[in-house]
Amino acid sequence: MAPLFQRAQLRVVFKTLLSVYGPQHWWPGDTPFEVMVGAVLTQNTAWSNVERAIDNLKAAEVLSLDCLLAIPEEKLAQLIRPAGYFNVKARRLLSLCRFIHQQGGVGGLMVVPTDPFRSALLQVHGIGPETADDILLYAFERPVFVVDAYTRRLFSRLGMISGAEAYEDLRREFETALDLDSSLFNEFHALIVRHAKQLCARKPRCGECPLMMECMFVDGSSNP
DNA sequence: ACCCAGGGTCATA
DNA sequence: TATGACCATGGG
Repeated sequence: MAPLFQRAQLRVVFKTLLSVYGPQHWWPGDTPFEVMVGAVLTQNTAWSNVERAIDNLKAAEVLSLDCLLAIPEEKLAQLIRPAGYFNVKARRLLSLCRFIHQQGGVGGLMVVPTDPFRSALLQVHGIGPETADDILLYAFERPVFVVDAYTRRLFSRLGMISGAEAYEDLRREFETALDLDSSLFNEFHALIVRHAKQLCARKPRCGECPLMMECMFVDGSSNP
């Protein structure tokens, strides 16, 4: 299949966002395990809510693999309540913890090659493609491009994608168009989120947008 | 008082 | 395969 866009277009977008916003130092988390937990908690949820949940887990001194495996699901659900969908996410977190345990802990996962690692993550209840890629990129520094709702909105407005492509198709497009570099993917995704929140929001502020010259979207059009 | 947020699962056609 | 209901809190 022909590529959706050229490397040059994508590099212009990255360089522009980086020069405007600067490095994002993104996805704080003291440990890979904490990043994995955050990846589940932030599903369809604002990060500010996730922070409260993480703080609760830390205050209760249960933010570790062994502790989470030991506490009852109901108790975990109450602790992560501020993150929303707390019953659903408690179950998902425990599924993830059981998986990590099976694999010999976080240290055991470190040595698993990216491809089988990703396939295994997708088998875990509650881990879909984006959460899997968040984990691979931000907890394990694997060169995987994360495609989220912000990515679809930004690049469909730019006119570089339709927005309706399947997740895997988009991920391949971005990974093919860029060098397989985890630092680059980390920074790029962070910048996309920053820009999509600040300017390319649901209700966009095109007047202030540094990408106006590259963009097909016009204020008031019927684009998503 | 809405509207929205860094998804994923499950049931249905 | 595709679409829709459902899950829930907190900030603007």
